Amino acid sequence: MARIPASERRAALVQAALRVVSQRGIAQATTRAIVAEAGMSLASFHYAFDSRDELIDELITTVVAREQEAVLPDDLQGHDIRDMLEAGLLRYFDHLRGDPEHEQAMLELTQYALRSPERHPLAIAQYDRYTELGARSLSAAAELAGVSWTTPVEQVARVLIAFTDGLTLTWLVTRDDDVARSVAHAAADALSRMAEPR
Amino acid sequence: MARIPASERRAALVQAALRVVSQRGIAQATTRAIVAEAGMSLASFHYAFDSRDELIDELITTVVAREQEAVLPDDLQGHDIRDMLEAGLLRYFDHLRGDPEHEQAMLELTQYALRSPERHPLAIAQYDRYTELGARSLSAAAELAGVSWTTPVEQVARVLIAFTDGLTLTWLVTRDDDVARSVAHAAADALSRMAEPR
DNA sequence: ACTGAAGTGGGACGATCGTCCCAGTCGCAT
DNA sequence: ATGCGACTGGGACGATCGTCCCACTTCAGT
Repeated sequence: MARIPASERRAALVQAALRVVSQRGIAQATTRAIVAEAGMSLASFHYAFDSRDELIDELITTVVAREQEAVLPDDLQGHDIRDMLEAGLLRYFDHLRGDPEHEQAMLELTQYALRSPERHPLAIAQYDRYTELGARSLSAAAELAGVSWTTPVEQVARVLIAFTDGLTLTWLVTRDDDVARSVAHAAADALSRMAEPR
Repeated sequence: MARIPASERRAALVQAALRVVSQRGIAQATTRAIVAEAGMSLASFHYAFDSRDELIDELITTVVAREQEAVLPDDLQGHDIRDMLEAGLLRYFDHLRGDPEHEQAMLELTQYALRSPERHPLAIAQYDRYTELGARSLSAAAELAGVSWTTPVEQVARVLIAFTDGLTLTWLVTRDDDVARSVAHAAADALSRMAEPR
């Protein structure tokens, strides 16, 4: 094994852990499975991290931080705010269909964090990040459509996140594209009514 | 330990397993934790069940089957279909607030079933059951409000389930009642537009 | 070239997991 | 009452888990 500084090893292990969680679930993301995925030895793991928990914490933190606007539209399209929202939701749905395992992994990490009091803040931060990204998109869309939100945009964003969560969970189980599109349509409908012409 | 026929022991173990999953998560629902919760010995477990997997499968199946209309309104209230839907969603929210661990357990069981191909059908069945219950409520509400669904009621029900899932997940993380109520309001808004006067 | 720190490898530890075995005990049909 | 099948208890099995230890190798600074 080549010699790699511990900092780089940490990043490589986090990436390997994400792949393992995506493919096999967090329950199967053992230290041995992760180092096998990363092509390292067990000792390298505990040289870079004090414990498996420390890696999982970093996994949640960094992966959410890097979630970026990958999910969000860079060019908003549509005639009015409703169309824009639906287009954005459908774009998210395409992202979901393209990499279902990744979103499933995100869901599992959230639930995992929810299970221990000291990790709960990580789940909160995860949702704050989602809300921030959502609010940014909602603001941009309102700007382009010439409307303003009648409810604080953070609140609208939280509703948006709830809708995308529901879409994700339902589709992951049923794999029913038509239902997912109906959800996107209905969600865009509801959200657009939280805005009014400027 | 009193002598109990295996069939009753199965039911008792399933109930104990549900409590353990609710309180500590499915990862902690080991055979030993379950029998401790049930006040039995390990041997009793494997006398009633061939394996832990068999119990988990039965847990998913029976708990979902018994989910009943506990969640759903027995008396629909509201002036129009929109009000009825919002009242129903708020009623579900009350149920969620009253027993968050139960809904969290349901979510975990779904995700657990999603992780192995042979268990995926259980998750599908779980959602079919939800859809059935939702469709029944939606039909009753439409009847009372004198409207009819412009989309097949099963499809509307699937959207409803997605919305409640999103509400559940978001609230479990943030515990923000206001956001949950906003979600209920917006969801009722969107769903009501899938109906038209008769 | 020498040295000390950084990084690596493999084997081992104790804990806990699901499962199994078997001697023992209870209750019911006869 | 007695025999037999249903049920129980406790201890044990091998597998796998997270973590640790220690001898070893490589590299940077001198």
